[in-house]
Formats: sequence, C-alpha cells, structure tokens
Amino acid sequence: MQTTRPRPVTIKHVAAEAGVSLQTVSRVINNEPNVRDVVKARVKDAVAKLGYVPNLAARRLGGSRSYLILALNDRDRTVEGWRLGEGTDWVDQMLLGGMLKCAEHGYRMLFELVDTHSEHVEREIFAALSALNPDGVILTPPHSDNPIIIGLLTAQAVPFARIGSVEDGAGFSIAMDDARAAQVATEHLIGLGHRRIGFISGSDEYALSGARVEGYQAAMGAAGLGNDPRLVGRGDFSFDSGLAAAEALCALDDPPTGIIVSNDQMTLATLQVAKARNLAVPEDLSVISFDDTPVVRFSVPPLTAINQPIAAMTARAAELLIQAKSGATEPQPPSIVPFELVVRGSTGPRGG
Amino acid sequence: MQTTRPRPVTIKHVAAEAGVSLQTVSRVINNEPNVRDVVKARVKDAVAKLGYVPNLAARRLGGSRSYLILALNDRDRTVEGWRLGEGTDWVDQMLLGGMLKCAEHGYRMLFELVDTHSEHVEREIFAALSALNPDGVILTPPHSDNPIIIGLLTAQAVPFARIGSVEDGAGFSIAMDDARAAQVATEHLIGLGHRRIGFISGSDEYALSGARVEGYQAAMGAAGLGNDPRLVGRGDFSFDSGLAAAEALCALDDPPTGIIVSNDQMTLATLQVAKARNLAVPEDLSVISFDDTPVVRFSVPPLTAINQPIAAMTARAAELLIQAKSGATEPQPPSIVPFELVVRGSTGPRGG
DNA sequence: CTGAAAGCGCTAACAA
DNA sequence: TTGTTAGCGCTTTCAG
Repeated sequence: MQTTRPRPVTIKHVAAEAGVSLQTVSRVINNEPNVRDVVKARVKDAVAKLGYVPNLAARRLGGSRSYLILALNDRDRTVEGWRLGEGTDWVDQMLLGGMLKCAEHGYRMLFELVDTHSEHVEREIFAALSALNPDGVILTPPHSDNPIIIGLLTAQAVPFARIGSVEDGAGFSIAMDDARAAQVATEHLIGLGHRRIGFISGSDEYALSGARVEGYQAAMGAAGLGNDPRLVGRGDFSFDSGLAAAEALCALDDPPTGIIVSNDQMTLATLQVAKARNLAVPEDLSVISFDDTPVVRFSVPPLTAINQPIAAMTARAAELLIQAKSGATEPQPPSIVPFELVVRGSTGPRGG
Repeated sequence: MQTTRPRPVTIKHVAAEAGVSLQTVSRVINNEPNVRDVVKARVKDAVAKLGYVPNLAARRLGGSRSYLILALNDRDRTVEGWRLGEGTDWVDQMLLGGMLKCAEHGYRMLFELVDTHSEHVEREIFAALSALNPDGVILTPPHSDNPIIIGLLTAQAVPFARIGSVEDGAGFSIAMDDARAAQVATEHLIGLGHRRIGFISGSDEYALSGARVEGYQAAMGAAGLGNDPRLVGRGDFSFDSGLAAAEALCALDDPPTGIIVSNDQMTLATLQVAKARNLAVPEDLSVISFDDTPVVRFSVPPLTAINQPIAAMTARAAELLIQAKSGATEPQPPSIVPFELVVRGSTGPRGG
C-alpha cells in the first residue's frame, strides 16, 4: 500500500485563509510589531484552523535563524559511559536542562559527539555548523576550554556557551562555585563536630580541582582548624587514585574523622578503604562526595554529596544562547549556577 | 566586537571549482549514477579542497529527504527518570544505538518528548512532523502501540518503527525475544542445580510479561520440573509489588531456591526480602533480573540479569527507517534483536 | 552522461 | 501598517 504524503499546510494557505499577505502571517508567527490586533487575531485564527506549523528548514533557509542549539560532548567519554552502563547521567541532565529550556522558546536542542583529541575536531565541528547552522553551541568539558574550538566558533561568529569553565574568553561561561561548594561541605562536617577533616582533590588539569581545595582550606582556616598539608590527598578522579589517597589519609597518625572527596568514583574508593580498615561510615568516618551522580544513591551508605547542577547549567546556557543575537558574542561575566549539598547517610556527628 | 559570519561554501562554489554544473555536484554528493569517474573525482577534489558540507535545511527544502530521524519518548516517564537521577539509562542507550547508526548514514537523530496520555499527542506529533519533516520516526513504549500515533504516522506516510512491540500493524516492529530470554534464565538456574524455581511477572498491560512467563514455564516443563502455579508471583514492575511477590514465594512451605524477576526494581525488592529472611544470595537463594539497568552493578551482590538491548533495537530501527523509501510502509515481520544473560554474583549453585 | 530551469517554504529588504 | 520582491542552497524535473 502506497500512501501519498498529504500536502502540508504552508504559510501561503494561512495567508489565503486570513486574507492577508505572507509577510503579515510571518510577522504574526514571529511576534513582530506593526500588525493591527484585528489582523493578528485573524491570522491566529487561520493558523489554528489549519493547524499550521512553520517548517524549520524553510525558516532557516529564508531567515537568519535555525531555531537549533547544538550541544557538543566528547565522543570517547560519552560513548564509553554509555557502554559501561554505570549510570553516569551527564547526558541525561544536559537533555533535561537543555531540551526543556529550548522547547520553551520554540527551539530544539541537537546533541552531538565530537572527538576532542583528534586533529579532526575542527573539521567535525565545522561540518556540523555548515550542515545545521545552529543559532548557538553548548560546549562541555573538556571542549569548554579548547582553543581550537573556541577559535573556530568565534571565527564563524556562532554564539557559544562553555559549561564548567570560568576561564576568560569569548562565549558565555557557565559554572558552579566550586570553591564555595567545598567550603559548604567542609562547614557541614565542622558543624557535625569534626576537627580533623581530610580532602582528596581531583586532577590538576581541571581548574575546579584547585578551587575546591581552596574552598576547603578557607573553611578550615576560618574555623581555626589549621591547615595540615597531610590532610590534602591528591587524586585524579579515578577509583584507583581515590584508593591510594584515602589509604594515605587513613594511615596518618592522627587520621581524619571526615573526608571530602572530589568526585563520586573516588568516594566509592574511600568507602572501600574504610571498610577494609573496619571503619564504620559514618560512625567512625564521615564522607562527602562531589558530583552526585546516580551511584551515590546505591552505595552503602548512600553518599552525602555536593551535586553538580548540570541540568541548570545547560538550561542557562540554552537561555543565554537563545537571547544572544547572532554575531554579538561580547564577553560576559560567568554565570554561576547554584549547587546543593544533599545530605544522605555518609555523614554524621564525630565519634557518632 | 561584531564578527561577521563568513559566507559559507555552497554547492555553487564547488561546481565552479570543479568546472561542472550544480547538478553534477549534487549527483556526486548523493552517490547517484551517471557521472564519469573522472568528473566524480574532480568534484570530490573540489569538495575536499573547499571543505564543502551540504546544508541540511536546503537539502530538505529542495529535496524529499530531511536526513533526520525523530525518536520519541514519553515525556512524563522520561523527565521523571531524569529528575530522580537513579541511573535509568534508557535514553542513553537509545542515543548510543540510534545516534551512532544515524551518523553512519549521514543522518541525524533528534530526540523529543511527547505526552502520551494527553489529548494533545496527535497535535504534538503532528507539529513535530510539520516542523521537521523527519524521514522516519522511532516509537518507544508506551507509544509503540498507541493507535492514535500509529494512525497519524500512517496517514502522513512517515515511516516509523515501534520498539518493544510485536503487535501486528503498520511500521517496523522491533523487539527482543522475551519468551526465549525467560527460558534462558530458567535454564541457567536449572543448570546450577535448582529444581524449585520461582518467577515474578510484570504488569499484564505489557505483552512481554506474558511472554516471559511462558518462556519460564516452557523451560520448567522441558526439564521435567512441573508447573507449580504457586511459584509464579504477580508483580507490576514496582518495587513494592516485588516485595509482596517475593515475600509470598519465600513463605511457601517448599520455597524456591532460585527466582527470576521481571525487572530490576522488583529484583532489588526480592533482595531485600531475602535479607530480611536471612537468606544469603546466592548461597540460599539465586536471583536473576530482567533489564540490566545500571543499578544491577551496584546492588549487593551484583545481579545476574537478562539485558534489554535498547541500543541494538534503536540502531536497528534507525537502519530500517533509513532504508525505507518514504511512503512505502509495508508490513514487515518483527525484527528480533538478540539479548544476553549477564552472569554476575546473584546466581550460584543450589545449596551453594 | 550532463546541464538548465523551476521551485521547496520561509524571511529580509524594500516599497507602498 | 501592510504588501511585494528576491533569494536562502539544494534537489527535482526535464532537456540536451
């Protein structure tokens, strides 16, 4: 059976139905001024009656906007996360924040993957820009600070947002206040009576690693708890590095009763170290994690954690890009998105 | 600073560079016949030299294809999953399978959400079709068997695929062999020496629930283990229903030493019941789950499970749609995608 | 095998 | 405040 595709309703039909020109219909659709209310109402009626929906491709081709926001993620990491099936929900949170925000404005978010480390990054992104003409691009780590990508986007005059970056540079930068987050985490433990509090940092390649250490140190200093460098372990976000760092902290003569760890993987490692040493969590050792990915709900005990507001950051990115008039990419102060300390079972009073 | 958007490379430039007409370039790009190899090579060189990438909007507007596949999910369930952050990776697996497969063919997959239960489903999808003109639509449960949606898509002559459905009807249906999966799970337990094997079914609203019970019964029968109806508990995929069903099974005079459960949530519940009854898993009770979502890796012990091949099903859907010539939506036999029994720690020899 | 013409559905620039 | 005229970049006829 060969069904013929029904001829779609175009702006022409609406114009005819309403007895106005194409242009007037276009103006009404796009909420442009200079249309009398009567006419506007007539057009809107016609639109509703015919069930007219503007065609995206035609809109893009004729006009200057595509109503498309392109979100870019690192291919290898993303695909690996999907394949592993360990519940990393970075992409989901991006969709949650980005798609819904785009939809609010009649935009669509298209999600794509690019190879960060390949020499083809530029070609890949260039191709996507040429094919899609997105009105804006959302960059995530590690793309957010990639000079090649930023250069290309700038040269192409495509507005872009950099999530998780506070580096100066073109485009909108959107991040959480990592220093403040570490500070809040530290204060939480201090509030529970802890005096010896350890910190396991993330990879130095990420600016946020340093910021978190600073926040921790600031809170410790403010509480008069000193600044014992042995309490700061160095990790690289991997489980194994967490193991090593936690082990080192626990082996101290005067070990911490609370540890703040820079991501969920390393926190899981810390839990494992505690178990091996017969330290009950949180009775003997309190632990706070960073990121708050799904796994924190399934560990025993569930982890108290600072969440990474990926959905909110992506939503903000989409919003800024949609607002931005194409071509105008003036430097702006970074958007700082609020985070939350989610208290679960891994923290408790000292000596609980 | 106001950068001007560089004038993009169009098919015209390529034609000029290669010294041929637009049509010839178009033919080469689209791999159409009737172009001499010499000319084809010349055009390809020009494309490479200029870095030409065809514009999607123009392609769609001029031609009959949009190079877009639209994947539709239920809005409420999807958004709830994202908000809960419990690691459900259905969407991720769809992207993994669908996006990558589309990319292989120069297509793009666009992911959207629609309200199943609203009266607006039809309007929503119609709007998406009008705006996007996708070359195909991928439906997931519960849309896969929604007659309104299927009717609309059929009327619009848009090829579509229904994931997780084996119901007859228009469009491609793509599913896994649930009966066989349950059978394999049952055989796995039988192979471990289990004789009393329980089964907790899912909601009767899903055809797959019945199929799984049948597969289980078939395996039991084939092994001469009879067909004790008390061994089949009825759940509805919720944690609580799993609790009740598992409790009932364990309370039998002659309780099972192995239980197969129709999804991960109910299996987690079964684990909890076992713990409450001081049954060690897998020593006293073996458990096999269905779905294999990320959570199975984090439970104690990790769950042996039948995976749901979402990525493979979505990839298959994309493939079929891309192949399908628009307009020709002849009934086809369902595509059955292979599943896997992933053995982890929740199953062991009887009386292990 | 190749090219010329027409138009897809819309918006931008201009005219009225 | 409204309408008219050109395209946007491509693919589809249909000629050659």
